[in-house]
Amino acid sequence: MGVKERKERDRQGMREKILQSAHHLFLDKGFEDISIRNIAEAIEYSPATIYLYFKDKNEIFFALHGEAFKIFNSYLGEVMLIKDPMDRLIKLGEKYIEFTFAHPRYYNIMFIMEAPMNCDENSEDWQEGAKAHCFLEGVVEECKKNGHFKNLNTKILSFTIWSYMHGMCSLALRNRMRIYPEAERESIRKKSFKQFTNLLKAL
Amino acid sequence: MGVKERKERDRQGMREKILQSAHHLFLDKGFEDISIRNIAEAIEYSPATIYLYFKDKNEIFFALHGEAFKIFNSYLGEVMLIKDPMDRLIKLGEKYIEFTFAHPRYYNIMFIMEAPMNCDENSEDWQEGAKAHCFLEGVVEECKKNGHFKNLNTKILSFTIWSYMHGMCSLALRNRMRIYPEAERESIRKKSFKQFTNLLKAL
DNA sequence: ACTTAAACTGAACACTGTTTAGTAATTTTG
DNA sequence: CAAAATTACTAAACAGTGTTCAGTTTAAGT
Repeated sequence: MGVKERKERDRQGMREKILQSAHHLFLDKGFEDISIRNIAEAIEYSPATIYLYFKDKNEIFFALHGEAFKIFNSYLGEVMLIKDPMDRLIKLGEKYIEFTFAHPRYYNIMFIMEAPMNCDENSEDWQEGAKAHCFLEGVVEECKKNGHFKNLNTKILSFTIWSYMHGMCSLALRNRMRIYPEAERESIRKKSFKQFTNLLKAL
Repeated sequence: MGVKERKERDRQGMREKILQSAHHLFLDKGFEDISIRNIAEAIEYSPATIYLYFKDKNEIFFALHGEAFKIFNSYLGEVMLIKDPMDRLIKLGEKYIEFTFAHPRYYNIMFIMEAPMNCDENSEDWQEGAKAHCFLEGVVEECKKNGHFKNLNTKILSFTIWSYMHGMCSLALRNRMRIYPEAERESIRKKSFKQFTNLLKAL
């Protein structure tokens, strides 16, 4: 291994170290409540060092973005086992919901947060996200092949489905279901999802 | 007018002054980019004074919440003119979209932001929001009376519709439509909305 | 005129992200 | 090997943040 390669590896190693620490802190404190100084302290370096490996705070958390999608995609394994496309689509929805409430912080950086998104459009970190979206379109396409969704465009319908799923989940996460009594909220979401999937089945 | 009443009026006057200034700054700088010091400077008082009238920064922006809903509700006037309930429902959706992109900052505090929401559950400021939600349920109910949405629960369906609308709008606002080429994004949303309303009409 | 109460503020506290000038350690070169 | 050059790192500062509190100014009541 040449000198240049080793240097690059060390550099990546340090980035990894920072990221790991940031990730850890992020999970039990959220984005806004961790500082560069926190991260620096955790890895026992000075705050200034972090700026040698990352442009700014956003770049650090944008990197977590990819991590979040990897975990999300790991939820899809179970979905892929299901043979019937329509059942698979519904399972995908169920897993989406499960992921949302199991990892609200991840959901936050993936789909809600404004901050770390002002990044390179053509970044590699988006590939993991694109993969998830491709998966949805693939399942919808297969449903079509099975006789569902006649005269409905795959891409558009996929976006419609995603919109519904995201809307429901983010309204819940961001506490916008106050109009409904606390005790009813979950049941409303469940019934709504059931209603939505029943509609899809009938298409 | 007694002394107590005048004092109360002065107090409200000062709150109004702070709110107005905050509102103004909020509209052209966003939430995170204004400070208590900014607001104080604008009304030519010391930052400490603001804390005599508001508990904290969140309380100030929570107050804007009500304002945002008032503006939203003003969009509903045009909707109410439409006789046919189904057409009215669709118009409501169109107006929702129009509002979202005309006032992204308002949409933000109303439906997305986390920060100013940690407030009193039973606050009066929620009434304006509840009104908007009632309006939706009312229109859906009327659709039912007109023979639509057979065997679908009004409350659940209303939530389903809202979820879709919010999902689509917030994905757009929070820049989560990157998977689609920039030039196509708006058309995808339009087509999706058309698709969604067509589905509703057929129910 | 004196007291009481209300309104307001300067200055501080404990933070924040970020930059820069300078130090310490390590390599490369003569 | 020693000198020079490069790299890795950091202390300290900058310019801000939300928030608190002791203390002052202003106004009202007696």
